[in-house]
Amino acid sequence: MASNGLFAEVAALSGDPARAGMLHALMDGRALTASELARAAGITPQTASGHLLRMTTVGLLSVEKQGRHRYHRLASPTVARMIESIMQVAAELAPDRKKFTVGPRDAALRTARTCYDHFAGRLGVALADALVARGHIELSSEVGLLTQTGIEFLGGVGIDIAPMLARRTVRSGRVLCRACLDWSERRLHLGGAVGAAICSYSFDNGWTRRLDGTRAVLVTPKGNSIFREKFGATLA
Amino acid sequence: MASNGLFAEVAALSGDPARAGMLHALMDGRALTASELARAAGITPQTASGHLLRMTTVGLLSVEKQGRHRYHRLASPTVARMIESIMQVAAELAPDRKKFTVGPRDAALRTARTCYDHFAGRLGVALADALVARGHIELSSEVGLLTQTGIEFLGGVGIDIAPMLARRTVRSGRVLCRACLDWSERRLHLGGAVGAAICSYSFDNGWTRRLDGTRAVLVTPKGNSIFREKFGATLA
DNA sequence: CAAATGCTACGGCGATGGCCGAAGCATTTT
DNA sequence: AAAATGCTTCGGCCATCGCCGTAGCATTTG
Repeated sequence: MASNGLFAEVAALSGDPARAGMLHALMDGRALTASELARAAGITPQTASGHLLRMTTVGLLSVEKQGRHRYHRLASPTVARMIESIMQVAAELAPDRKKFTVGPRDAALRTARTCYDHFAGRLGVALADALVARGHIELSSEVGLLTQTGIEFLGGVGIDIAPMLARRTVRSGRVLCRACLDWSERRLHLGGAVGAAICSYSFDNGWTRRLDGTRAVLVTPKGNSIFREKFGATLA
Repeated sequence: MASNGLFAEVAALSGDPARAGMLHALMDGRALTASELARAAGITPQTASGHLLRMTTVGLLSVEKQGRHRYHRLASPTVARMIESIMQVAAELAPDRKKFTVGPRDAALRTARTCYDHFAGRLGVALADALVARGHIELSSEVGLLTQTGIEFLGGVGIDIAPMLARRTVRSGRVLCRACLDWSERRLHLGGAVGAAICSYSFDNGWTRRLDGTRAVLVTPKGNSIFREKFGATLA
């Protein structure tokens, strides 16, 4: 197993507090500038630059320069899943820090945010719950199924899952998706290709918007009524 | 997110070359002594002892003392999945090290071994392929489904999946399981509860045996014929 | 009981690496 | 052209940590 060295390198790269903060900040799937990541990690831009260089050369991050900015993002969904699985272990090992002392800024995050490429927070959980309640999705601890009625339902609201059929994640009329357990709600929400499709469609059609530069997500009035009336999701 | 510190600690713990070697050695699901782990990591027992202490106090490993030995194992399936996901990233980032220069020792591992709690190597892939070919299992990139005929088939060979029904990993007559991509074959094999059930049943009924102290698995003649005739799996 | 085995605490060495200040390059703005 | 902004490189400081040799405790074996 020659890849053992790479394993250690990847894990060590994720294991530094500053870099971990950056990866965590990137977990909403957006691309952030070096300065933003430096601020997120609580270090100076010089130090951040070094970290970013290392993570990009190894391949954890990908860069895209745009003017005098350099936008960094997670290199692949595989990396996102790895971070998620480390978070999972950390959550499991955490004694019982149920009390997340959250400020007003965090309140917005708990309401609705993105988790790499899908919705998390109360919005994500509410949508997942509603889809499960109506029999459109069947969720287990690690994985989900989009039922036949679910396929039809999503098609009815305009979300076409045909591309997923093409990518062969479909078997016998069902689409497989992923369940994602997040730190704030401790509840399952909808990830995978289906979750990503719902998320991107919501942004494209004005159901949701980004809040300025944060990873928090705002549900527009239009989206609110659609989520409530069509999906049957109550956002509390 | 107060658990950010724990995240970094967990990742850093996995990121040291010596500790990574130990974790890798424990990925077959067995419990190993401190000396064995020291040898696996290529370090002295004193150094290994320190590493093991750190990993157990944080909670990555669990210990069980037995006589003058101390047996260490991965603390939970969550930890195993985390390691697997890091391996996944490492494999994705590996340039194209297709040529695993393997010795005779590794050849046995490539033939059949355990991957935490299920079969991997050519045996694992062959079983998964056979089950898929006969419509007993439907595998996608991340996840698998045990079909109704699959449930009946496994019941026919003596493997009862009733306990999984109780644990609510079942929906509408199907059992969800996990697809696992391993480093040697680069092919999907069967993990999750179903894979674990097949694996443990095989050991209990003499279809497979451990090779002395290695993680390699030997398929007995009895197991060979059962795998070939009942499962339809060709072990090449 | 003595010897051997498995494992663990202690102490010191050495290297790795994270951090920032200062300086430099590239791009945008005025 | 000059100033401002974003980012990077360089150099040096410092803490952390992996490593092993020595020594010590617990258990098993002779």
